[in-house]
Amino acid sequence: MASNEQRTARTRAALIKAARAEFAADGYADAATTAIVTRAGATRGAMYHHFKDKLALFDAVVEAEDARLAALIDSETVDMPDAYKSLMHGIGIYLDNATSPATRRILMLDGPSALGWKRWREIQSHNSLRTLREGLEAAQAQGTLNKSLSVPVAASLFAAALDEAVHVIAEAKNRKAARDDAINAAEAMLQGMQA
Amino acid sequence: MASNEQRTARTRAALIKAARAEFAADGYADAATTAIVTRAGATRGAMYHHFKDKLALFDAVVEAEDARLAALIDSETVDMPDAYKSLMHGIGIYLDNATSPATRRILMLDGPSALGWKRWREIQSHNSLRTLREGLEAAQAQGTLNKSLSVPVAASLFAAALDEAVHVIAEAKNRKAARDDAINAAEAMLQGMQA
DNA sequence: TTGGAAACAGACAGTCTGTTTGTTTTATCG
DNA sequence: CGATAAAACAAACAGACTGTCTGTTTCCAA
Repeated sequence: MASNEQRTARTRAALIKAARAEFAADGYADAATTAIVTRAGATRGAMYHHFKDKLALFDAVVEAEDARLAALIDSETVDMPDAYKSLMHGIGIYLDNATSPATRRILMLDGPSALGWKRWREIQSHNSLRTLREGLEAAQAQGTLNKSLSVPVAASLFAAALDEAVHVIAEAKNRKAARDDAINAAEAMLQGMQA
Repeated sequence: MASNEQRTARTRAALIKAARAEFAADGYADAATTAIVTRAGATRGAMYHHFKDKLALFDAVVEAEDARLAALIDSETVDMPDAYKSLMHGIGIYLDNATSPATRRILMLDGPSALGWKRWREIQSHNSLRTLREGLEAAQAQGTLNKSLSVPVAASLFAAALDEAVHVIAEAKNRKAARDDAINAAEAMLQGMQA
């Protein structure tokens, strides 16, 4: 009926989707593989056939989640010629779309802890962090960023500040006010990095 | 022989010290309570008498670790009248003393994931983050920090950037160069927040 | 000194992960 | 087309770990 390729694609997708929900609800450590496969309509046997272990499944979830954010930012800033404006716009997109409990829990809390900082940064480096790095590179090319700064390092530090902003906003009583405060602080930091 | 108070203090201290070592070596999730109590020369029964569960023990370890860093920063910046210089000095102290594998793993990777961002920030808010917040408040009072910025928010974002800097430095091939890059980026961010 | 509480010790039940063995479905080749 | 191999899936199993529960020892207060 269905080719092996199709079967694999379907099963993997179902597992990743179900895993995302369970990891978001209970956190990586407390999400049981039985709950994941039940939600996916699969079995633990199938899961361990497609993924080396629970961590490999989590890795795939993190990658998908960060790719989603990166694609969103890319699509929203694709035709903005002004690097600085594009950066600030991308930052707003990020803050507004990473604040969901699922994204916070999976990408920012459990990601570094479960995968290790190195692997976690590697994933981001191809996705959401890449968009920021490219933005800073463009700004440097346009002369609106200090040439003596190391862009990879500055991007990493700034990205961490944005992740923190996501937490601050998400936990704030007044989200709008917190968002304004965070944007102000982030923009101040960015201006400090200007030439 | 020993009073209950003394017994409790000794046992708790031994457990926290041993737990720090095991949590640092294997991470929170993979550190077995049996290994912790064995290292501490105690039993699981004693551990569960003094701590509600494994997480409560981890909470105590995180608190002790962050208090250690805060005390160090306080002692090194206590008699510096210039707020800005004091801030930069404190940042250097932090970067040089949080880079150890144990501190990185416990405080920065497993802390937020295991305790939750809220509780984790609460602990830091009384310790290492407090030193930074006080530094920024002093700078604002001396007029070297933009009055329109929310100090708590700015402190949080900047602290996250510093934590990221710790990871970047720790994983870099050339630590000295990475430290310079990080300090440059951090100082640029700080200058952007000046009035 | 004696009853009670705090500190400690060890056994036990329940849960979860990763492996292993077995079955079904798809692919390949004569 | 038929048979054999390989991939996909299923379920049972062993090992490990956490939190609880029961029992024992040490300290404190009356």
